[in-house]
Amino acid sequence: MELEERIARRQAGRNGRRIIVDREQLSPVVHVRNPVGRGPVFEQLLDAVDASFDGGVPDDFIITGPSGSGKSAVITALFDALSERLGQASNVIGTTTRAGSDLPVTWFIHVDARRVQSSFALYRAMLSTMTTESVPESGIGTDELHSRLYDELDRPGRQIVLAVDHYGEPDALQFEKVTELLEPISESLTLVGIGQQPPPEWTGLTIDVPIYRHHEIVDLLTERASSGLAAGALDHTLTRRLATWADGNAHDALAALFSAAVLASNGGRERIKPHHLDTAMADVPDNSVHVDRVLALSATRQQVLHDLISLESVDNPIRDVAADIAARSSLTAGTVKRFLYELADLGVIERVPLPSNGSGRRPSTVELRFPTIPFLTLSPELEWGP
DNA sequence: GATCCACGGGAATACACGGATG
DNA sequence: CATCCGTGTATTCCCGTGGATC
Repeated sequence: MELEERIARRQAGRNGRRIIVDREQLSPVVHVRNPVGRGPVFEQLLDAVDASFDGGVPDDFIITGPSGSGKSAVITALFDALSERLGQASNVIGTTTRAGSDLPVTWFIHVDARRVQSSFALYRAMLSTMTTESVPESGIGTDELHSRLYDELDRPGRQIVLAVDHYGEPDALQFEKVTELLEPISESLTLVGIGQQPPPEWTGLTIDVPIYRHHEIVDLLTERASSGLAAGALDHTLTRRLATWADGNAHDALAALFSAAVLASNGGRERIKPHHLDTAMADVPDNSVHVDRVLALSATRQQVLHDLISLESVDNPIRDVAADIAARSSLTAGTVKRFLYELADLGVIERVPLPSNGSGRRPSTVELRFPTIPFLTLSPELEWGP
């Protein structure tokens, strides 16, 4: 960050009396350019893609690590940097080449398996990165997209390093599926999988990202707070408390920091108070689902979750919960009920058995498995009042 | 007109319980 | 006593439809 920018932010923080200066810098679903404390991992990653520096095709490899260890942050930062150095951008700048020229190119493409779930979507995502012209969202067949992809690659010196992020999650595109879909171009392709576990029967290179240590989480929080919050809004004691609570999980730490800032802001405060932090941490469940997974759901599912959060009555059977939600939306109770089962299947909410109510199969209710404050704040559908 | 894919209703199936049956 | 059966409910699965895009 430039010095002028830092000064401007501090000034804004004072003048506007706003605690949140830059929401993007604070958001748990946004990755910053330089992840803290990941030097050794970057070295391993650079070794793995070393062949690219000579115009070669590196072997496939995968990146594993527990939730909140910064896998996505690392790959995002790496690919951004590599694209600038070796990717199309640097080759095109300063030349008058148009798309379709024969210059050697290595594309570093990052696809999010949470949002890219079909073969059509995969080809489209890849082509969108590779070409300057826009790629149709529909109206053409999957085969057509596939041959366009093939054509782009079918020139000397052209190759792709494709990162498939979050491949192991339910409802996400599977790594094996990507391998299968891209088999015809595997000669020019390096696949990089990012997930919590290696794909079944994986024997290739695996780079493991360890969880953050306590002081790294402190650094990470301090860094985010310094660029996202007004000066002095978060004191160091609270930062340390938050880091201890997060126990190495950067997602949980950032989700709670974000929530605490939102609460303080909504309360008209200029500093985060201990009770803001308490509420924020309580809003993040144990083994929380990543907020971004929830934000990747379709609009109707998110709407149902909005309504579910706003229901006061808890511990009602799913049938009743569905009826309550249906009453405030245009969906029928049957459909809402199906959505709830579906969301439970994805792990976004959890079914909890209820005591038997007489005859028939035992009912269950549902509990939220993700931080609601970041979801309500970041979901495009609705605004969250103070 | 072709294509993708989200939507949404409802059919099919699984399960829990109590009472009947041998 | 063990097993079967009927009933009511919970849960899963399927597939036609239509909006959006080209």
